[in-house]
Amino acid sequence: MPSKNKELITELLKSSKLSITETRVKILELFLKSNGALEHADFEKLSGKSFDRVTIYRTLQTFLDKGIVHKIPTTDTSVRYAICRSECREHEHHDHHVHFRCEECGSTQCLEETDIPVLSLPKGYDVRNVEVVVSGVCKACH
Amino acid sequence: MPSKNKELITELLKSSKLSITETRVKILELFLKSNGALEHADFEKLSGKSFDRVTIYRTLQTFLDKGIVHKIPTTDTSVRYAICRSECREHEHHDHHVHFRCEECGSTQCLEETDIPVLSLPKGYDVRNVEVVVSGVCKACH
DNA sequence: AATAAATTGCAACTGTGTTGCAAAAGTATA
DNA sequence: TATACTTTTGCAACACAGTTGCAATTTATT
Ligand SMILES: [Zn+2]
Ligand SMILES: [Zn+2]
Ligand SMILES: [Zn+2]
Ligand SMILES: [Zn+2]
Repeated sequence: MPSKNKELITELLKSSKLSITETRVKILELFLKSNGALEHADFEKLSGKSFDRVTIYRTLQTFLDKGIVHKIPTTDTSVRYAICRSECREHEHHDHHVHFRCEECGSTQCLEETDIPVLSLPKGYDVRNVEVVVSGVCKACH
Repeated sequence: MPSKNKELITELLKSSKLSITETRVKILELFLKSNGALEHADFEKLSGKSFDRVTIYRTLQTFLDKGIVHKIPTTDTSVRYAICRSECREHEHHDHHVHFRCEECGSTQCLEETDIPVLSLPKGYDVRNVEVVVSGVCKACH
C-alpha cells in the first residue's frame, strides 16, 4: 500500500516537471494519508519536525503553482491546503466542489461530489470563480 | 452628512450596550465611508495611525461579538471585516449574502441583494452556515 | 563519475496577533 | 458639575507566522 502511493507520487511530480525530493514526497504522502485539508503547522507536526519551516512554505507554494494542491478560504489567519483530485492545472485553480468545515472535530474536507451551485449576480459583475465553504457537523461527528 | 453618521453610530453603539469611545466611533465611520470590506491594516492606515494596534484588534473583536461586523473568508492570512446591515445578532452571525472579491481593484464587497443558494450535501452532514465568496471583476472595474 | 541545475537549511528579519498592567477616558450618581 | 466607579486604551513585552539572501546539499543530466 505505501509503495503504491510512492509510485503515484512519483508520477504526479514527474508530470508536473518537478524533481523528486524527500520533502515533496513526504508532504504528498501526508496529503494522501490525511482525509481532510492541512495547514502549515500540520506539516511540521506530522513530519516529525524533520523539515525546515521555510522548506515547507516553499514546497506548498510550488504545489500551488503547479496545481497539485488548492487553498480553502477561512475566516481566520490560517491557510488550509488540500490536494487537487482532478480539475486544477498549472496557475489555474478551479475548485468546482464544496468545502466543509466541521465545528466538532475541526477538520476541513473536500466534498468532491457536491457541485458549486449556479449563481446569478447583479449586472456588471464578471464571475471567474466561486468558492463555497459550508460549516456544521460532519458525517463522522454526527 | 457626517453628523447624521455620528447619530447613527451613537445609536448603534448604545443598542449594543457599548460605551461610546473615540476609537469605536472612528472605526465605525471608516466602515460606513468605505464601500467594501476592510482588514486590520486598513484601520491603521486610514485612521492616520492615531490608534494603537492592540486597540484596533480589541475593537474589531468587540464588534464581532456584538454582531456589528462579520468576517469574510479569504485564502490568505488576512482577515476581512464588513459591517452587518441586517441579520446578525450578538454571538450569532448569519451572513445570508454573497461576498465578491474583485481581482482588478482588490476590493471585497457584500452583495446584500444576492442570496446564498440552497445546497444539498451528502447524507450525514449537518449544515449550520454557508459562505459564498465569488471572485472576478466588479461593476466599477468592468 | 563529473557537471550543471535545482532544492534545502540556516540566519536574520518583518509582520501579525496576544497578554498584563497602569494610565486615561467614559459613565453614573449625587 | 464634581466625584466615584467602571470600562477602555496604550505601552511593553512576548509568541508565532511568513519572507529573503545565500551557502551547502541534493537531484538530474551527460
Ligand atoms: Zn467532524
Ligand atoms: Zn477541495
Ligand atoms: Zn474592482
Ligand atoms: Zn457581508
